[in-house]
Amino acid sequence: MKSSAPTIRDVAAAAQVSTATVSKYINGAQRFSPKVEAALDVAIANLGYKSNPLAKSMITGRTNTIGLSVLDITNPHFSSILKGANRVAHDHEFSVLLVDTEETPSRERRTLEELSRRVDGMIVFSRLREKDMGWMADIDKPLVFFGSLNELPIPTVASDDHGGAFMLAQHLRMLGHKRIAYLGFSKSRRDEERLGGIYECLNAAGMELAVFDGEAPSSAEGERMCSSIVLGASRPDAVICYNDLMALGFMKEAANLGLSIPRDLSVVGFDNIPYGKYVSPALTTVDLQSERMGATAMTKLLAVIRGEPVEKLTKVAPQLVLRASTLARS
Amino acid sequence: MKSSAPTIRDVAAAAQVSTATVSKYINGAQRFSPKVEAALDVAIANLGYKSNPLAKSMITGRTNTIGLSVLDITNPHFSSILKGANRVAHDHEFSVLLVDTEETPSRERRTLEELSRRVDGMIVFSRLREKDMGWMADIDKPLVFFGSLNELPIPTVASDDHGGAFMLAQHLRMLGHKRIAYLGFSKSRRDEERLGGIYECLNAAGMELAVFDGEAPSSAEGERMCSSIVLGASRPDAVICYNDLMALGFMKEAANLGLSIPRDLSVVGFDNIPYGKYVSPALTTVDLQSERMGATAMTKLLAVIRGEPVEKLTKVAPQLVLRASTLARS
DNA sequence: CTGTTAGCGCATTCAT
DNA sequence: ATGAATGCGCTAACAG
Repeated sequence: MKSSAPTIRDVAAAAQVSTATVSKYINGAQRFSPKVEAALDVAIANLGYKSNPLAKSMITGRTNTIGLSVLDITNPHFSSILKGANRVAHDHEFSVLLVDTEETPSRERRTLEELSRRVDGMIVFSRLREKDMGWMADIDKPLVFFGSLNELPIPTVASDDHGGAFMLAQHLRMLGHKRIAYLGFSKSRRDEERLGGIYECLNAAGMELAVFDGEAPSSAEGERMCSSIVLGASRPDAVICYNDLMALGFMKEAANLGLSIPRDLSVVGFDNIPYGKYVSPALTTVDLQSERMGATAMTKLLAVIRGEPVEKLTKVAPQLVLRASTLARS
Repeated sequence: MKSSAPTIRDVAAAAQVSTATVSKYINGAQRFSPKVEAALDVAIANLGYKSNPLAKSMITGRTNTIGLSVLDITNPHFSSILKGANRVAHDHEFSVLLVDTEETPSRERRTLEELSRRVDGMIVFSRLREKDMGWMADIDKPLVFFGSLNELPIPTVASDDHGGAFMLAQHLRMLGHKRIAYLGFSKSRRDEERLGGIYECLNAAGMELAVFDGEAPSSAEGERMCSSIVLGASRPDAVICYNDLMALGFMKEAANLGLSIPRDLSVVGFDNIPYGKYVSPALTTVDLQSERMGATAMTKLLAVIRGEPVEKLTKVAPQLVLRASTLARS
């Protein structure tokens, strides 16, 4: 009785063949004579042989693992991305090694550089500005990035944040809102895109925008910022939040402060997380197709790994989801 | 200029030492004369040498990676568990390889057996019954399981579902509810524990319990089941849902059906997901301490890996979170 | 079809 | 304090 796990050599000995034969057989790289294959089957079954993936990876250089780096896995936007990415990976016999950077850009570089040695490719969501990301292009592994990139030669998957924001602003404008505010999160690279979309719409109509900046893209921050927005000298009649999480917190606190949404104030967000549907009033938002983005990114990355050509930028179209948190002004 | 990544041999050559010296130095296994160490530092910096983790893992047998298997990563309960587990892992320089079984027990075995070869240990959340889990104990890797186990010699981390359920039932009883219903999810191993806790409380008070069984632990299923519960011949005055997700769906549909919560009906759930706080009325629930459970499980697993003795069962105490979805009956 | 040989990059005796 | 030699488990030519 061997103490440690059986190796390819044990199988070879038991089946009276060479290790090369065993290797080729278990990898389906080649067919053999019936008697050899039968002997192999028996030996493998008897010994309970399982290929050692580490040894295999070392030699082939492939780990069948994809690294996925997100900013906060408890944010439903990211869990959905992970869901989509994981599903595609699983369908192709790949595993996902998760990295949660917890909104801490400082450690991203070291983490990802280390990660890159253990995976066949990476999908990255980052708070870094493009100019601080040069090292990413130097990582010698296929990479797909979430968000658009101007210079860096890295394939990306991006939602149309500008367009989505435009839709939201347009929707509010058509509903007759006059004083629109934006509760943003300037640390995010997407914040300016959203801001740009809103401005494009409002400027065309000669409308102003009151801009507030949050410290975190969270519901707690939405709550915290609420009073300074709605209790100011000129209360907005609509607030666009950086994301649904902030919108949820904002709405709750607004209600606390005695405001009725959407009567006193319309509120909208981004992402279409599943929970915007269960609050009252239900949250109008822009569906950024998180799960699909995750799946798309993984599909794209696997293509890169296979050496297939891919588009530099894949855009995923957002979709306005109309719910009760917006109401026409008289 | 070398084409592929520098190896320990390149460093050895550049620093005029042996590979053994390099290996010992980079692993801090031994100190060397100042000139040697200096030469090594220079060579490593010049070449940009990085240790190949795969080769290292193959030889040491350690990957510094932990496998975490959950049922559905988009369920906030599980993202929180992942959050906690990941944080502890990260603090100890471990990575997390995620498996999302998507509520499909059939593929669990193969997935986990494969996973076990790539990691130093695993943390598993499973829908399998203990009698179908024997193979888990045979996996030759440290393992921590979520939920309690009677026979299997696997260390576990469990919430006190029975106790939590008792608290919920007791709370409703003290509020004066007379007709309590349970919207469960019998596929889960925790369902019977929760049911048991409820029964223990209600039986002592001579009260009945109307039991309904959902097909999935999701908000959509909560919505779907709602009408058959509240539009029956005898409408309950309180509903305990298997988890917060179901409760959220249930509450929404109940409102659709014209019922006012908590006036017509109290509703409670399990988990204390962050979103129960933002619905109206806010959801009374039992906080199962998801994030802490994840952290606890990871801490425990790392202890097992280090060869330290651990308790077989670690219980995490639940906590009732009182919110507006429950109201005293007159 | 099947076997021989030669490493992959590294850690680990066991010498010196 | 340092190095030579060995092998982890496997795949990849190349030979026959």
